[in-house]
Amino acid sequence: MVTIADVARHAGVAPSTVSYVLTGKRSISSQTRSKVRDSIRLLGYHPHAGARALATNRSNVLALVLPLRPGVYLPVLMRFVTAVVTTARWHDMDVLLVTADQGAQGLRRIAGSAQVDGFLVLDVELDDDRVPLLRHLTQPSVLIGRPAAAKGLTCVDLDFEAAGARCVDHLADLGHRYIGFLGAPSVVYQRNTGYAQRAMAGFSSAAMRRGIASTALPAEDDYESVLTSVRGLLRTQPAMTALVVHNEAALGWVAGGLRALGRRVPEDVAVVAICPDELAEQMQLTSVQLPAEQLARQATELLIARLNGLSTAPLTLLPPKLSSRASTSPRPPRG
Amino acid sequence: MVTIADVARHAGVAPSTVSYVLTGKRSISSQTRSKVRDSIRLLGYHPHAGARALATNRSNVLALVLPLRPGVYLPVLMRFVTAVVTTARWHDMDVLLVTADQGAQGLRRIAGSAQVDGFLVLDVELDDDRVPLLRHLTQPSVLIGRPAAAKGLTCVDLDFEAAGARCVDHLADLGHRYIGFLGAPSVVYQRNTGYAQRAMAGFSSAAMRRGIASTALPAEDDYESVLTSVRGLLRTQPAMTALVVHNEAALGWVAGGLRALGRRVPEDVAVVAICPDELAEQMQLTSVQLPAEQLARQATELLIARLNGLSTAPLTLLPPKLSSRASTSPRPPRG
DNA sequence: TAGTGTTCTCGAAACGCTTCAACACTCGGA
DNA sequence: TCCGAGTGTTGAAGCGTTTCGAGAACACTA
Repeated sequence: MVTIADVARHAGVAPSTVSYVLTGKRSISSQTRSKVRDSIRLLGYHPHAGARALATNRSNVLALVLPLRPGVYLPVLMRFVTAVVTTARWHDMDVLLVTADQGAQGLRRIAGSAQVDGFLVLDVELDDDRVPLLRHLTQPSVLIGRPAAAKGLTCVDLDFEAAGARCVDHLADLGHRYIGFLGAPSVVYQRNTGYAQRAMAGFSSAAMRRGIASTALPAEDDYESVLTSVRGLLRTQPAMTALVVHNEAALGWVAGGLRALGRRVPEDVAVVAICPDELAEQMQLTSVQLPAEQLARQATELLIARLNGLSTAPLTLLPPKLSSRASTSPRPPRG
Repeated sequence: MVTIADVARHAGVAPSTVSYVLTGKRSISSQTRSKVRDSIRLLGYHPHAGARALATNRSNVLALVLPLRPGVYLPVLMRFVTAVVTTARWHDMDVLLVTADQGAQGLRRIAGSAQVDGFLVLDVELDDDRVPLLRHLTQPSVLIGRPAAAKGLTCVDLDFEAAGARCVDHLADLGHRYIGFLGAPSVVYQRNTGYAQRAMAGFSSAAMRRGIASTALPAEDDYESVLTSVRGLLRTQPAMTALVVHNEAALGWVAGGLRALGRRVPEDVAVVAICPDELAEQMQLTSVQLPAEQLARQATELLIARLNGLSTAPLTLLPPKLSSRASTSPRPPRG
């Protein structure tokens, strides 16, 4: 292995000088600098990461804590991961992959050994047991998602409330006056996540604000259940001309279910989904997307800002972006 | 940060003793050992990764080089990643995520800075520019896939040749005598990969061995092209009663194409695919699967074995496993 | 009793880097 | 002429481990 001493000897300077050339923390004459740079290139020198970490108390590595359990929507996750790595590299950092199944235990180990400078935690649940730990680590962390007790943490998330509202606004602007909401399976509203509640809250209050009649029902992950829920919505509100769907698994059956009940999309019922863009694109649904890249970039930048001693807003909510597609005709089907 | 010196002081021993308790490289009396262990637990001590890396010349981190470009089949990739992390953790190692787009450059940087002990490289192409580099690094590497010049490297792969043969054998055992092969897009055979050629070679020679008439054609990624290829196969070999498909993108159109040509699956034409198990399961196709977990585990174990100074076989080929499903009826449709 | 092992523990020297305090120069003033 | 203020460079200390050589304590054999 070629060390800083080798470079120094080769360039005829002291090791500390080489270090200063590398870090730029002191002014070095341009002659010396280029002499050192030449030697570095010639010898193929790379600073030893461990030694550097030991001396600086910085590893230049971020931990990315990923949920790799079945059920996560992989295309979005992948775009997320790519964006994190890219952003990190942009700041000369690397990414350590931590699977969520290693739990709080794993985070403690990695933090304790100073392997990473900070944590990026995906898919945080409302009462996540990692949250209290993260709050007390020496390393800062940024969460994607919003735990119940977010105090003292930095969180980034899509503004699901605004997303729900955005759907209503879009439909209202098109003239719809009776809108239904097809939500996630009911268990989702009872536990863990929270984004589901927020989207629905946003939906409801926007409907109120716009003076629009709304009904909401959860839907399970199978065709029968989707059909039942849609039928339920129509029974409650026979004049319903639009539907907001916040349930990826149900998406595929919504159009079919509506057709089975004699309604066409978009002629009789317009549909807006809150879902990853790939899915919406594929089914030609107007949708509010999940901005994976943007979330990832934002979160990574925030984490790095905190590493540099800057203080950051405790909560960053990304504004929803709605893409109009074939499932909402430009005009309302009936008055 | 709590250091080994703190632990030593707390336990009333020398730092070196604590180290020996931790690594087990010298015998320590059981009293001292438990005294030290208590102090470690009490103080919440974790060895500083950087310091350890500096002293031992081992980082206990593996680099996992992933292709995160569009086009890779994510479910398989994910299972792969999970298995690598799990296996690595089993050996007390962590995983650094490296994206393939960082290229040879990135590998050199990471290797040079001694950030990792070894490389696990996915999706290696026939004339991959990283291969010559990997061969000369101080750190060992294991490749998933087989480059043209594999000399001096450790590779792990599914035995695609055997996979092709296995498909033939299965169909032959069911009584089929005229079998077609629907391959990847033709460009795939011209460049890069190699697994495509191997699968087809295995198919052809197995057919020869079993005295079976075979025809092969590539297929592009759209319905029209699949239809054309299938029609071509049937024209060449009107008595064809079985089809081996090695083309994930085409899979979805094969049954439809056959039906459009008046053949039902499996009554008129039996179909065997070489593809990820999820896809086969979903479409109820008899298939030879891509054993992601097994490949990952094997590759990781091999890499770790090499880290421990063991020498390993240059090439490990996993035997194909065929799962019988609805697309091959138990008996041949016609003589 | 002296000699020979064992078993356990310790001190000190690495490992390769950063950074602080200090030194040697040069350059303008006074 | 000397002083003070930069500049540019250096030596050495320190970061937290591991590991080597050696010592202490003890038991066993000759």
